[in-house]
Order: sequence, then C-alpha cells, then structure tokens
Amino acid sequence: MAYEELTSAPPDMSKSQRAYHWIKERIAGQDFTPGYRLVLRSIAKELDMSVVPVREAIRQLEAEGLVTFERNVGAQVSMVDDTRYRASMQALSILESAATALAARRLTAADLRHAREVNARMIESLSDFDPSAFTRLNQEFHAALYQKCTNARVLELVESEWARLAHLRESTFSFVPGRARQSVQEHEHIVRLIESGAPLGEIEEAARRHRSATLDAYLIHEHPDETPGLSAL
Amino acid sequence: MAYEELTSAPPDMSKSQRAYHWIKERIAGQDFTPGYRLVLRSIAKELDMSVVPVREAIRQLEAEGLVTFERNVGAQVSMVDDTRYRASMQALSILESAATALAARRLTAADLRHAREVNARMIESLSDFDPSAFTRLNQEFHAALYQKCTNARVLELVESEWARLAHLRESTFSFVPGRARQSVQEHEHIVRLIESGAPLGEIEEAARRHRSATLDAYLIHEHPDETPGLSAL
DNA sequence: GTCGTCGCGATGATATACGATATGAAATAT
DNA sequence: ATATTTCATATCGTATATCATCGCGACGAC
Repeated sequence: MAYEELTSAPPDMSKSQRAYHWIKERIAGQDFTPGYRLVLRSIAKELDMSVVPVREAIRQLEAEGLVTFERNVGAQVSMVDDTRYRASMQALSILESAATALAARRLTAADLRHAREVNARMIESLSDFDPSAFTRLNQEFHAALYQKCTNARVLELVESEWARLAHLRESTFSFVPGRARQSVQEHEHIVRLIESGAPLGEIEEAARRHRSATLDAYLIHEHPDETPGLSAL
Repeated sequence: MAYEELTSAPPDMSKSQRAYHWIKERIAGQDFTPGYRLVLRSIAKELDMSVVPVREAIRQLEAEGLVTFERNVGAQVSMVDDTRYRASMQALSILESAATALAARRLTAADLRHAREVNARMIESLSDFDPSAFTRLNQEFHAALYQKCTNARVLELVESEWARLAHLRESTFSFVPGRARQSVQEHEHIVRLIESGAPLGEIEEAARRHRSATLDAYLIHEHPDETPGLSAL
C-alpha cells in the first residue's frame, strides 16, 4: 500500500473518523473496488489503532451504502449489480434535477460563466481522448449548477448519492459513442434556460431529461435486448 | 420505562441491531423526543448488553440523521429546527411524488380500492376529532400509493426521510384548520389520476403539489409573516 | 469416487478496563 | 459581588481480551 498520510491530519479527529475517511477515500480512489473484503484487524493494524473504531467507521459506511456488512462474515465494498446502479442513477436524476431547479435563481452571472467554462473544457477533454478528465469535469459542471440549492437536505442527498456511485463514475461515458458530445450540448441548453429565467419546472425537467438520456444511452449500449424507456419519468 | 419486549425478538439478531431498532422505535414512538440525551451506559444497562453495540447502533442512527453525536459529549435525538423541518419535508415531497409516479402503473384495482378505503377512514377520523388516527391513516394512504415503486433505492430514500420526520408527525394537520379536509380531496384526485392512466408526469406533479400544499398550509399558519411559496417547485 | 462430518484457523461480536475530555459547581482571588 | 481557577463527576474513546461463528480442508464411511 503506497500512500499513507495523504489524508494527513486534522489533528483533532477521532480515530473512528480517521478510519472512516481513510476507507472512503480508498473506495473513491478505486484502491478498494467492489467486492473487496474489508478485514477489521488488517485495517486496524494498517492505521495503527484497535478494531473498535474501525468497526464504527465501517458501520457508518454501511449506512451510506458504500459497504455491505454480513453478520459474522464481514464487510465488503458494495457490489453494484446493474439493477442497483440504475436505481441509484434514477434517484440521483430525481434529486439532482430538483436541486438544480432550487439553485437556479441564486446563480450569478459569474456562476454561469464558470459552468460554461467547465463545459468548454469538457469539449477539450473529448478531443484529447481523456475520459477520466471528462468525467471529473462533468461532475464539476453539475455541482456548479446544484451547489447553491436552497435546500440543504436535498443537497446532502444529492452528494450522498454521488458518493454511492463514485466507484463506477469512469465507466459510463466512455462506452457510449457520441453520447459525450450530445451531453455537452444538453449542458449548454440547461445553462441557457437558467440564464433566461425559465420556469423552475422547465429547468428541472431539462436536467432530469439530461440524466435520463445518459442512463438510457448506457442501457441501450449495455443491454440492447431490453425495452428502453426504463428511465421513464 | 414501561414496555420492554414489545420489539420482541427476531431471536437471531445481533445486539447492536437490537439496540438500533429499540432506540429507533423509541424515537418514533416519541418516548425519546428531540433533544433527549442518549447515554451509552444507561441504554446498555437497560438492554442488558455492553456499551459497544450501543455505540454502533447510535452511529448508524447518526448516519440516518435521527441522532446527533458530539465528540466527548454524547448523543442526543436530533433537534429539528424549522429550517430543517421544511427542508426535509420538501425532500420528502420530491422523492415521494417520484416514487408514487414510479408505482402508478403497478397498482391494481385492489390497491386503489384499499387506498380509497383508507381515505374514507381519514374522513371518519376527522368527525371523531382524532388527529392521531388521521396522521396514521395519512401515512398509510401515501404508503399504499408509493409502496410498489419500481425503484428500490427511491423507496429506501422515501422511507428514510419519513423516519426522520417521525417525531413530529402529529403536529402538522391538527394545527391548520380546514387543511385536513382539503387534503382528503386531493387524495381522491390523485387516485383518480392513477386509475385513469394519466401520464406519469401529471401524477408526479399532483402528488408533489399535494405535499407542497400541506407544507405551505403549515408555513402560513406558523409563520404568517414570511413570504409564502417557499415550497416552490 | 462422493458425500458427510469433524476440527482448526480466521474473523467478527461482545465484554471489560482504563484513560481522556467536557461540564458544572465550589472555592478562591480581585 | 464578580470573575477565574480548580476539581469532581459523568460520559465518551479506545485498547485489550474473550467468546461465537463461519469457512474450509482433512479424514473417514459408504
């Protein structure tokens, strides 16, 4: 295991919280991939603490859905079968579009400029064949739009859902030819709607359609046999 | 503390899970009201176990937002200030309306009949001046509509948000004169929409408007000074 | 050769013990 | 009289130790 103290230290952090963040980062960073077994004693040893704080950390992660715990067997990074992936995506779609609408009226000209700039860099990342950058920028773009959501709880839910999908962020766009470019156009469309002061309902609908289209593209590409339109709504 | 073994026992349940459910029920049942301090030792003693499982349980509840933990101080049932209450209500509104739409096509004639029956009992509870029954039936009605939601994740989120609001279930309807009756009518309207195979978008919108109206009624009644329409969307 | 059983090692689950920290009340100084 | 310090107590945080359970492989019976 290469890096160690990257998480460095808010020195006043309980061990259980340190464990929590450490594991979470490892999952997000794909060091621990779905199915990876989290062994209490090993992690405790690695972090130089006892097993109790580690247990707590893992329980928290379980409550967030990143980790699955089976009694007397142990914990592992959540497997994401296709059904769950779709479900989570749709939940994210519902929540994020609402958050975007709730944030729309608060976005300043500067915010919109920033969003457009990110979107422009997404186009560059396409020419550079850099899917990883594309994914990162995509998240940044969306965050820019929903960040100022007036409803703190909805914001929390959106971010928690994002975290849950983190391990497979990479996979979506790169697989579906043409979808990325279309996505960038839809982004511009949403920005225009916000800019023009369109009704919130319209903004929400556009944001949701955008996510649904992504999911549909994925589904059609991965499961051409199934009836499409699963992401209806 | 009066009752004890109501939770009775799936006898094969880990102590930490037992603690988890026990505390959760107490919160839902208003034995532990917001602000109540959860003392590890006391709970452990009460449940005849050590503090470790109790800690774990409380951490889980914290992750769900029912409990707040402060380091070296302890845990207490989450305070719900007004801002949070509204935020959670709105989140519920967004999620539940989506869940209802996602369930609509799966509801059978029997399901709809059941929903109507519950709604009828709500009217009775009004003549009986039984707000507690009204509240319970209200939840039952809504559950009947969203229960068959095709998206398991969205269903989870809805129920988690419900739990989070559980401690103040009682308070909403009884306070706002006339709202209850109007609510029952809106219920009937939603059932009709589902029955007639209306577009999902329309069903979702109706369900959301229904919840928003409830929240608005509450806000106007409790905070007549503020600008209404906060629940916009 | 296959199936079942027994036992051992790995790992989780829980208990107990001790140290750390916060909170509030009493004591003291100004 | 008030502010500040001290100290006692309640409570949490973590480590260590023990018990329970699971999974797997060896062995033996059929």
